[in-house]
Amino acid sequence: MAARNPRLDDVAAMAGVSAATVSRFINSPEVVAAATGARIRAAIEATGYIQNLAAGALASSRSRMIAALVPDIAQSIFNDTVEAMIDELASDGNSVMLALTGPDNHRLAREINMALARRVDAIILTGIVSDEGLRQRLRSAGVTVIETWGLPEDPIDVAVGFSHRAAGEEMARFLRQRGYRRPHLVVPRSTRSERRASGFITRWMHDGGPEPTRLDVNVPSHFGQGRLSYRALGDLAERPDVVVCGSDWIAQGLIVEAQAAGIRVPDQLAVTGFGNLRMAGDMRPTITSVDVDGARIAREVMRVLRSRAAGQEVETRIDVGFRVIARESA
Amino acid sequence: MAARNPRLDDVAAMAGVSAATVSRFINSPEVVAAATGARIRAAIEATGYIQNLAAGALASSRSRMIAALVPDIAQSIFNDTVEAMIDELASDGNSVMLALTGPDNHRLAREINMALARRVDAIILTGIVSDEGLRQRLRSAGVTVIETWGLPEDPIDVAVGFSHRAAGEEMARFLRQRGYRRPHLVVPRSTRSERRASGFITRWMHDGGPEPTRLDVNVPSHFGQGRLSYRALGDLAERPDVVVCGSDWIAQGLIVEAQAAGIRVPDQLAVTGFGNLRMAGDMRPTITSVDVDGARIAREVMRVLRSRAAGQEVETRIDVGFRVIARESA
DNA sequence: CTGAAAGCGCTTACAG
DNA sequence: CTGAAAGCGCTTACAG
Repeated sequence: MAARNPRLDDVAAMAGVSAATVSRFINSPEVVAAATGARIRAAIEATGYIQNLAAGALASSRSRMIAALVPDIAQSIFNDTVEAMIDELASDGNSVMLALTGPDNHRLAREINMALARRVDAIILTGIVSDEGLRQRLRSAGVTVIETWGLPEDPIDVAVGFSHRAAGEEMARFLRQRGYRRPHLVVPRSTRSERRASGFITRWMHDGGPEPTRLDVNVPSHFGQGRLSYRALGDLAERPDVVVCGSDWIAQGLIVEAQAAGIRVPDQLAVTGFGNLRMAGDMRPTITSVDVDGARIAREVMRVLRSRAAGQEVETRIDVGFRVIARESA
Repeated sequence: MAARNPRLDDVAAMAGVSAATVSRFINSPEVVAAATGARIRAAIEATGYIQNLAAGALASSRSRMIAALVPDIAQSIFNDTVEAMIDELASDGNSVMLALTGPDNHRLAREINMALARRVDAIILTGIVSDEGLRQRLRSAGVTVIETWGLPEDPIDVAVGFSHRAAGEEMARFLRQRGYRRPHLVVPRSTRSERRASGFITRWMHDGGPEPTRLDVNVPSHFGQGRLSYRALGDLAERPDVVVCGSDWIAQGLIVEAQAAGIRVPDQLAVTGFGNLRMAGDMRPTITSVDVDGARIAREVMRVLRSRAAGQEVETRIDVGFRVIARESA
């Protein structure tokens, strides 16, 4: 508060060099002579200089900031991916601006504008951008835009994810193979869950199964919804033999409620989740789920970012796949 | 990509005013004449102008960026608070830089330096800064620093939280009153959990109880640890009648494992958690926990930020308290 | 390997 | 209510 913060000039004066050289030393130490570097280092130490990245960003038009836009973090299935991304980005010297777009993405436009105004180097999306105007705005903004988790036909820029439809289909195949007959779907109201449900239903009926019953639930999905979803089973004309849940949280809550009602899982009722959260492997019974390699998504995102920074071409659709993890619950 | 982005100048030229006036219109529309404002608005529209907040930050030395430093987000007890904070901050036009400091806070120094280099308007901490050098660095940096969740005697700047020791004491009082005799503590290896444990033990023994047994577990704590913690009970000389868990996740895992072993909760073994996550009220049995009003913390943080921005004095220690929530599990 | 100088795109007293 | 001008603190061709 007292005196103003030291600037590059102050360091330069003390080290007996120009500001340009101090700047070079900070950003690419290898280009300045060792002896000069040592003097500069000492001057930085002595003055307590802290570089001003805001000024640097303006001068270089590279902010070293990445915006990550997610629907929520409270109980989000994306958290592992976001955490891995923030970790990787930080180790590259980038900062992450985290913005929450809300369950129905109603703040998406606002947060995209904010990210653009901050001149971030890249925008990473986990929600789906369905608004064509927004997609266009992002395309023409000249920033790297990475859509994750989903894998649209025509990405805004780059997409890293997997086909939700295929994941739904695969689960249908898996359950049919295990001999289940009457699946019931608990579907969070999000575009991606809807795609998985749709893939499941198409495949299931194509293979000769009866049309699955379904219950739609609000997002973000959580444990309590699983309990409610179990109770709602009582309203069905026929009891399902397996409940396909749109998230592991829902599956866990449903299992707990079933057990409290004296129902054995999976003997009397099988359950599957989605996301393969750590908890899924720890639950009693362990939960059959669909694994998405969040860390891999984070790594691929980093690869894209680095390639772009190096001016290289990048693929525009990167499929990281998914895997059904068979466990005890189904 | 094609032509350069439009600048304030371009808008000004088109609207037939100076750049200063456009700047004023954007930042405080009420000071420019209505007719002028309308022309400017049209010009912004026509040029597709997006203000450059990085340049604005440099010129005004106000970044409108807040750094939030948390240990992790994957399964963090802070998530609700962080989410509430990000929501409130965004609606004030601020952006949030989220940094992860790691379980043992080993990246804290790096992330503090990064935040300082970005010239954020405030740094919000959820981890405890024990390093005296870092505390000093933060004090002299001239930014608003808000420590949350804890309530240190001598805050770096401002603290919004509650006494963890008092929370531990309160839980001891609560359980004694309920007639429990042999508590066992499951303690995450974090400064704050340790304080709660210490408060519990002191109070419990002061009231004439036997020294509680304890198990220390790594952070971040999660469901699986609860299961392991249950199994570790077998190693104790005497079986506890209540397990006091350092987080709701641990409590949930412990309950599930106990039930799978045929133990009834709370009849044969009582369990308490901490944090009062939404799930705690939904679990079977519902989990007795300690509620911390994360949304309130977020609001108080905002209040401090706004007061500071307005140049007003602020309290340096804001106690938001906590409440033991008695439910079925203990 | 290093320096002088222009420029990044805004904001803000100051003056009118 | 509006404008001219200085300045925020860096980076980066350009030149040597």
